[in-house]
Amino acid sequence: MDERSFSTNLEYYKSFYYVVKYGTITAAADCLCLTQPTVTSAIQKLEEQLGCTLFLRTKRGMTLTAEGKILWDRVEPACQLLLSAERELAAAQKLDGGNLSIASTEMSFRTYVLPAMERFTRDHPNVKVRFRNAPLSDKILDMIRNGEIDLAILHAPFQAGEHLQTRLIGTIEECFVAGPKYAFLADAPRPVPELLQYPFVSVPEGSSTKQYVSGIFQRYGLDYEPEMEVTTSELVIQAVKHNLGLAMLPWQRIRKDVDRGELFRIDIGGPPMERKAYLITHGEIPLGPAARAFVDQYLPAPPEREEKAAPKG
Amino acid sequence: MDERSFSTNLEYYKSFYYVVKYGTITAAADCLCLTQPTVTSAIQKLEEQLGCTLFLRTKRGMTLTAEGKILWDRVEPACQLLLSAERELAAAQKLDGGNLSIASTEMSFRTYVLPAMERFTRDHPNVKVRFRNAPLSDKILDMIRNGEIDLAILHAPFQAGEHLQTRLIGTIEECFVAGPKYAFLADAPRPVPELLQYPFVSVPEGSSTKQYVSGIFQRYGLDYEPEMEVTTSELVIQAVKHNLGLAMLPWQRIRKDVDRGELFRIDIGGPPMERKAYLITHGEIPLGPAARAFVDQYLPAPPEREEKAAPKG
DNA sequence: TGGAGGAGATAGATCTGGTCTATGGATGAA
DNA sequence: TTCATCCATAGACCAGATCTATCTCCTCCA
Repeated sequence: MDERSFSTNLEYYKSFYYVVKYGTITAAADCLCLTQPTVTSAIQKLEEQLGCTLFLRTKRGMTLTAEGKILWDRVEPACQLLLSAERELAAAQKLDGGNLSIASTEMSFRTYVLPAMERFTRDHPNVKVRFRNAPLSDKILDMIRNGEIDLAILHAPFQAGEHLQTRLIGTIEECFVAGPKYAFLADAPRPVPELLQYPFVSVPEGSSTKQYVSGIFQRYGLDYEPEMEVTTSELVIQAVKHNLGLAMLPWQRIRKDVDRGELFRIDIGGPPMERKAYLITHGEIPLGPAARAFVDQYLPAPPEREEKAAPKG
Repeated sequence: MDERSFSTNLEYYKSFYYVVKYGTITAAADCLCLTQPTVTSAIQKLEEQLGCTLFLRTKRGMTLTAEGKILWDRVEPACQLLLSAERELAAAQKLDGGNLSIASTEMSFRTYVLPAMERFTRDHPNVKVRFRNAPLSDKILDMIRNGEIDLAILHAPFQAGEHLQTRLIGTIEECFVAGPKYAFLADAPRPVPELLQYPFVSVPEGSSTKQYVSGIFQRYGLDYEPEMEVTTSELVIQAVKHNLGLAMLPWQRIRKDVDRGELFRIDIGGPPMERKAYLITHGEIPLGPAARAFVDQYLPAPPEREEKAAPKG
């Protein structure tokens, strides 16, 4: 292209840097864990390659010539840059710095991300952890594909396309719930189609929770069209408590409300409705040290058998 | 001291720089005049020394990982700095840049420096030539000792102390001159003591010209105390023409005025009064390319036999 | 004034490690 | 399919980086 490559062996600048810094070849050699003749020869080679004298050899050390000063004015900041880069990468290795960016939907955040992040930031306060909340699984998957974030935790169902790696990290049980007005539904198991007679409260279209519920009704050939959409599950709970409709919510999340008699769990018979949560990473972009530590040490270990793609679980 | 030395072989950054710049190892290898496996191994070694993966190996080349980007943010400016340093030094070699600083007294400037500088700046317009005029030889010698200037041209007498190198570059003939009022002094040779009956015009105390004239009178046990002091020889000439006194001036300089009958040369018998001009450099600070070219190619070559210290010539 | 100490330069032997050639695998284009 | 391109690997080779030992020069100090 426009420019010819370097005309020097960059390794020599290491010697140059420390000879100027310490003023003598001997001291520079100590610092570099080399011997004095080695550094002497490096300086000579550098002078030869640049075609000019860089140092005055005085009785008590080395001082820069005019041309040496010109070089030093560039080499000193250059070496500082390189040293700082090495320091920064080393800090990231030791989790004494670096970044970690995570995304998840609200539900995964409460269940998995929040507790893990709490321990992680306590153990590694110098790692900058960035969390991005996004209601839609597709958006989050895109962020991973683009390399915007290191990892995500999502509940099924979602379409993990190519390149994405998933790891099962837990299961939650979902259930239908009602407020006091519809408490009678909790008296006995109800067939699923019956429930659609009542209004429903849901998180918005596109969220995996909405898709999950839709899936359940679709098995009976029914369309799930909730009367009310709110943005967070917290609001869903409030709406249900105020009898605005039924909803599906994680059992663990509403158990206390059920115990207190504020909410009522509707049994639909059959096995418990389980949804699986997955750690999702880009299969081809290697994780940085912070992300590696986070998934290895701060997330629940994968169960006995791993699963490859994201099932409808 | 505070910091441990580099943990990488700086030479590898050359490969890193061009791999990022061109996007493929193959292209970087071309640019570096190396083979592809060599660059591959350099990148591997660098990743190993830094303890992290810097590149994603994709189908159509190499793209940076997050950690690679961190490194690139530092390596790119560092390499720019080093490349610019190499370019600058190379330009100085070819006299297509760089600096040259010269000092002299007024008289040497007219006779030697000015014509040489004219040719030099014509041949090497990109070299920044800085000329510093100083009336006192001692000041100029100090500037050389301090490394403030590369070289100086002075007329004897002066005290070149240690470390300074002198080279004879020419001789001028001095003579006493008078204006019309004292034209009669030019009729026949005059003994030196007689001249002191008349007023004298001189450059200031401390200049080598003043010292030179003093020396002449001292040989007769006489004190030279000029009635009038002006700062430049141009003003001396004007003063003499206006009959304010006699003066000593370079013969070459006033010959035309004498021919025109505006000035009159006073003969004092004996051999012509010659003063030698010397190029002065610092014996231990090597000259830069510009200064070297200037003394070697643009100043009068030294006569057959060189002289060591500055004589009273 | 002689000797110790500390600076850098030099010579020569050693052997590391950078470099090359040859080859293989993966991918995308024709 | 075949070809072109790109990167990784293996193995051989040898330039050159490194070390030890020694020398010179200078300063400082007894």
